Formats: sequence, structure tokens, C-alpha cells
Amino acid sequence: MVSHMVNQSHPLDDVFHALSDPTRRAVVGRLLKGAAPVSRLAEPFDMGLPAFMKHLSVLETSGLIRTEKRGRVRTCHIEAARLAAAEDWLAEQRAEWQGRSDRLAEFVESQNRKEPKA
Amino acid sequence: MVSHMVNQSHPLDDVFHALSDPTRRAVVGRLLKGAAPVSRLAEPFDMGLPAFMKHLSVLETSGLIRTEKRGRVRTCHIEAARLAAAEDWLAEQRAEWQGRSDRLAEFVESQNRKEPKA
DNA sequence: ATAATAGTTTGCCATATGGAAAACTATACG
DNA sequence: CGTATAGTTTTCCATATGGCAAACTATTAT
Repeated sequence: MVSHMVNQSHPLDDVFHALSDPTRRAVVGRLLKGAAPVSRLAEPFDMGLPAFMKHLSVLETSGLIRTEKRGRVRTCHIEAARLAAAEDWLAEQRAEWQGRSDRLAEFVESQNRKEPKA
Repeated sequence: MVSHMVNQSHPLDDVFHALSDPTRRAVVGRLLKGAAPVSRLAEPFDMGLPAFMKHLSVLETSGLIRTEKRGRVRTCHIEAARLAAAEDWLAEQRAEWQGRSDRLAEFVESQNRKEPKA
């Protein structure tokens, strides 16, 4: 139902979602070693082509891969910049966390909450 | 080195899935700045507490946060190590990609495929 | 003791996801 | 031409996700 869904879909939503599946992470890992056509990519996996194509579709929607069809063969390539986008977000978060000087103080405070108002 | 075949169920599934939602990423970002109780965390979001608790549950299952209840207040903390796990995976992938010496050749080849039959 | 607070549990609903099987399209190949 | 190959589309199904409202529990606060 669209009426109550705000859906400000951030591109990172799709990237992280794409990476949340082991098949798709494996495909990414494979494509990082070089481009490959659909059926060769699908070989290692125990599922039908239609199911596998859905994974490719999720990856392509996320921008992690791009594909092009020549004749009857669709070749898939990695789009490393998208991977970098995810890595960048994580790096920013880590920087935020590492930059904090009051993490210990915060822990102490959380202990103090045992006594609500001192 | 486990990484060249099909991955089965992996904790990374849960971490990336947790990060694929903007509400949950925002919660992570908030918690990186300091621990907080459920209702304070929930304040910025336009949804009921039950829905919000589901997000917290996803985060906790992923290991990205941990929570502890004192009295009637449940305090949530970030688990930065889990964030690092995701970042590490991405860094490994990037290293793989950056380590390849034939990326340019591959790119040129992909360009050539646009011309019918060299 | 009562009431407010902070979460939690329980139903319920619409949509998305991940898979299968079957039928189909479009290119190669012989 | 006919046939194998490489994808694609379609239909169907079970489960998961993300949200709501209402009822409930457990702790403070008055």
C-alpha cells in the first residue's frame, strides 16, 4: 500500500539489500574477477535460471552490476563504484565512532542509570 | 581462504540486511553517537513503537546492536565490531578488484563487443 | 493505591522475496 | 531448414518484511 509508505529509497538501501544474500555476494565476488555471461555465473548455484535471474536483477537494480546483451548472451560486469559507496558509508560510520572521545564516559553513564536521578 | 565457492548462511546476511533499511541505518548512526533507550531512539521516526521494535530486533539479531533492560527502560548500544565485519568484507572485495591487472583489458574488450564481430 | 510510563505481545494486513515449473523468444549451429 | 542454446516471461507458491491498532506487563511516580 503506497498511501502510508514514505519510501525515500536511498540508493544504499538497494546496495545493502543486494549484498544481504549469499548468492548475490558470491556473484559479486565472481564478477570482481572478471565479466561473465549469465549461465556461467549461474553454474555454481543450485537453483533454476529464473530464480538466478531475479538475483541478477536485484544486483543490477542496486547498480552493483551492469549487463549488456550481445546476440543471445548477456554479459555481466561489476560496477565497483557502487561497492565503494557502501564501503564509504561504513567507513564514515566507523570514523564517527572512532572519533568519539566519550565512549568510556558514556559507558559509565549507562551504569549510573541504575540510579535514575542520582 | 574460504571464498571462491557458494557461500551458505552467513552472519553477513543479517548485517547487510539490517543495513538495507534507512530507519535502521539511522538508528545505527544515532547509536554511534551514544547509547539510548528505545523510546528516545524511536522519536524521530514516523511509526509506532511495535514497528520500531521490529527494526531494533533486526538490528539486534544482526549483532549490530545489543540491548539491556534496567527497570522499564531498555538501553541500546552499538556493537561496532559488527559494522567492522561488513566493512571488512567490502574492503576485501575492493582489494580483489584493485589487485586485478587486466581490468583495463576487460573494459576494452567490453567496448569491442559493441562492434559486431571484430 | 492509582496512574502514568516504557515496553511488549498479539492480531492483522499488503507487499516483497526467493524459489519452482512450464512455455516462450531469439540467436546460433549444422 | 531444423535443432540446440541462452535467456526470458509467466504463473504459482510459501515465507518474510514492515506497518497498524489494541490489549497487555511491568515499573516508576504521586
